[in-house]
Amino acid sequence: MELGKVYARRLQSLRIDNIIVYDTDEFIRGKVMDSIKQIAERCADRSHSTPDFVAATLREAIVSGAIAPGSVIRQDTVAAEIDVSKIPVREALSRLEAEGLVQFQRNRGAEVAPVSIAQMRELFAMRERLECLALEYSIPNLTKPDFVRARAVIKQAKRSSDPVELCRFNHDFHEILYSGAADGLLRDTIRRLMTLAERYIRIHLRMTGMSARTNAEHKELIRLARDRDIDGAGELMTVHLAKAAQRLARHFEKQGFSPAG
Amino acid sequence: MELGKVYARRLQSLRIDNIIVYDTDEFIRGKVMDSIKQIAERCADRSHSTPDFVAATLREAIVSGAIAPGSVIRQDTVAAEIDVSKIPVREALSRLEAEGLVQFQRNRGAEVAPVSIAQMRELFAMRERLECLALEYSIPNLTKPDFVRARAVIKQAKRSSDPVELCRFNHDFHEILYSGAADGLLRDTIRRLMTLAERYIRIHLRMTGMSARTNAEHKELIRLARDRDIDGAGELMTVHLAKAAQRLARHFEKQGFSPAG
DNA sequence: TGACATAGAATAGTATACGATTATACTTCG
DNA sequence: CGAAGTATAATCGTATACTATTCTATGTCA
Repeated sequence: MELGKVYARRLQSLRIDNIIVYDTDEFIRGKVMDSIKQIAERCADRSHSTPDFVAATLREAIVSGAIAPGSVIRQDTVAAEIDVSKIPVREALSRLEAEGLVQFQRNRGAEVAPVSIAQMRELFAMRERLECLALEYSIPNLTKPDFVRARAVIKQAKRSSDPVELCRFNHDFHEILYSGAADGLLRDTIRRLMTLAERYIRIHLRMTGMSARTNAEHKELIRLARDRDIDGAGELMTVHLAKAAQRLARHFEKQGFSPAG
Repeated sequence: MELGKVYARRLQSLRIDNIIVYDTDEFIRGKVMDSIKQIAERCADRSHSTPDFVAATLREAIVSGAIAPGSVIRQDTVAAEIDVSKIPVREALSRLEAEGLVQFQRNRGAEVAPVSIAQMRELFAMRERLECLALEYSIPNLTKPDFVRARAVIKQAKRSSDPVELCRFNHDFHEILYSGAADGLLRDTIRRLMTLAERYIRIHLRMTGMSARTNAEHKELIRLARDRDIDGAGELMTVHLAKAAQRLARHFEKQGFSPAG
């Protein structure tokens, strides 16, 4: 399949500097579009607009690694596959570009944004700063039900081993933790960064699962939040994220930026 | 003109909570589209794609206040005015939505995002955190030519009194300061935040001009950067931005969220 | 044989056209 | 006279169709 060819050509350049290459087995076997169709069906929540739906589908496809970094997304192909015209596809791609998941090359279409250890570090550094800020805004306004929900999420995470699910629980947990802050620019930005981070986290989780320490840290975060200890929670969040970034970096460095599926 | 009517109707709701209302004289007189045409001519750098061009035009129109917060952007009108079809206009609006400058209401078009003191504070708090981080990345890599350029920008700012120009100089200054950092997610996010901040800064500058203290602080920032004093620069940046936010908040609170042109 | 030019195919980007939704003005009824 | 309902106009959203650009494969010349 064509996409496989494109990717095969890019494989070398992807190895050049600091780039992580996904497990491309499925990709090269040409199952990409099949999986996109499947993802589309899962995302087919018609409460949203068509571009929302397309964007959700492609976002999941990129984050999950179904479409490999560096590969080109053919607008016609996607449009045909999920049975819409090119216009909503283009709008979806526009959004994904703003989210940092794809990059348009003029008259040459949209490429899936590359992944790199450097970017991953940058990402987590930004999260440290912004999520501490979010804690400052949020903690004073958190209520009992929030803590209850957060603990429930942790429990679910303990029971699960599916990386996709675990990522969602991780998302949910952080989301609850910041739900005391107004839903504005800050939380939006954090969400965007978490989505980008997921591209790295999922690979790692697929290998190791969610560590017990992560769950312990999450629990401790709740305790500190409940005690309204903003400084303490901020410090723990900082090390929590720093450690996560460090773990990921070690993982990918050890793998030599090679297939990590 | 229709847009004027729309805005007139929204005027009351805009006053409800924490909202700053622009001077809408020109707007109500129906000069909006004229000014958009003018802005378009200024933005007509054909090195970019059509949606880029449209986005740049609308961005400037929104940031400058030519299109007031809360008003609805009619796709057909914009398309006709700058002589393109609706599709690139919609793509441009998609991007502006991602940037936080407009909000789509399904089947009702795109509204210019509201402005509020609360958002302004959030904005500057985020900038504090992220720009300090950028300083950490950048300062070790800054070179003599960077400092020279930064000083040149300050000199230009001293001579100018046009708020648009002053904002650009401010932009340029910060951009140079972070140019030692790789041009990735962090700098992109900062740029986005600076653009949003401009909506507030321009109004303020129109009243007061660039304060001498701002220029002094900029100079001091360069000195600290040259001495590779990351902590010092970070601290100064924090107070620099905090003070700016405080000035703006006082200004808009005094104005009682009323016209500030 | 290999670099370069050229024709054709594939694809991105945009305009036009149309169906669906929402706003507006008018009419009708209580 | 005001509220509700209906008809009409305006506008959004998307599919279709066309143009311009880029990619690819074939052929030509050094």
